[in-house]
Amino acid sequence: MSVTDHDHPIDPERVAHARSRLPSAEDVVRLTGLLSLMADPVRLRLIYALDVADELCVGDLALALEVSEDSVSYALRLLRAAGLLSTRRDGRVIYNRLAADFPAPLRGPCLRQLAALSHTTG
Amino acid sequence: MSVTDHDHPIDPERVAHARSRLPSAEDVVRLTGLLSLMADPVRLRLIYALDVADELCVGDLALALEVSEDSVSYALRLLRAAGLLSTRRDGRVIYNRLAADFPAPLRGPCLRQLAALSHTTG
DNA sequence: GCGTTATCCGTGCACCCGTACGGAAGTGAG
DNA sequence: CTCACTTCCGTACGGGTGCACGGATAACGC
Repeated sequence: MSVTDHDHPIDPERVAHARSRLPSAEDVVRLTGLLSLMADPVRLRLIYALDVADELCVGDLALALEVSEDSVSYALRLLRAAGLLSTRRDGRVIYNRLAADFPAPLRGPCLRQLAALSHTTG
Repeated sequence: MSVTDHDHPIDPERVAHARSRLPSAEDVVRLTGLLSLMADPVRLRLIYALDVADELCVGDLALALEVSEDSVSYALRLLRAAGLLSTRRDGRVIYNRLAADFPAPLRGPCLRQLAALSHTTG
């Protein structure tokens, strides 16, 4: 191996404790998936916008976020695939809004609080 | 242009409202940075482990997470660069723990709650 | 001082992801 | 029925990111 193998743990007790309380692989996949979805400027601001405006179509979203419609369309595609959005069709316009079961800790206000934390305490 | 330019907004009022309540570019950068950091299996589980065990060294962390030491070292490097960790040296062993100002909404328990939400309500 | 252990850092490679482009489907108006 | 409009989808390209490898640093014991 390239790196020393560290055969004997330094704190076996803590290692075992930490390992036993680690989340399941399934939860990790779910969480990283969700966080990856939020860790993008377009998608993050899109969530904010929908949280404020209830529902918006692709074109108006592009105007509000000041990005291309393609970018918004792609963002909506991913969020929809994750089941985070619900769509309503009115004629040729498709309105998007946050799904009813959208995780509350990921809604705009909570994230705003997080943003405040990261430059108030840090 | 390749895509219709959508010159006239369909809901100008909502667009303006959403745009005015959008977070600043600065906050978006900060938030996406933080979320990107969390959106990785190794780093996410590393946060969990440190939240549970208070402090651990690289080798023990690798044992607990069942990944290579290089992977842990790289994860620690990024988290440390973001100011999310504090280190304590005891002889040749360097113990890592979550920084005192580590954002509470990103600590283990809150994330666990988030994981629960995403398959309880969803 | 010397060897071993634990860890860090710089580099190169492969993979994933976001973006832009072109075409196509569905809807409403005349 | 034809045209204009809104939106979606498939594809190709560029950039960023995680990971593996090697060397280097610092500390303990003899």
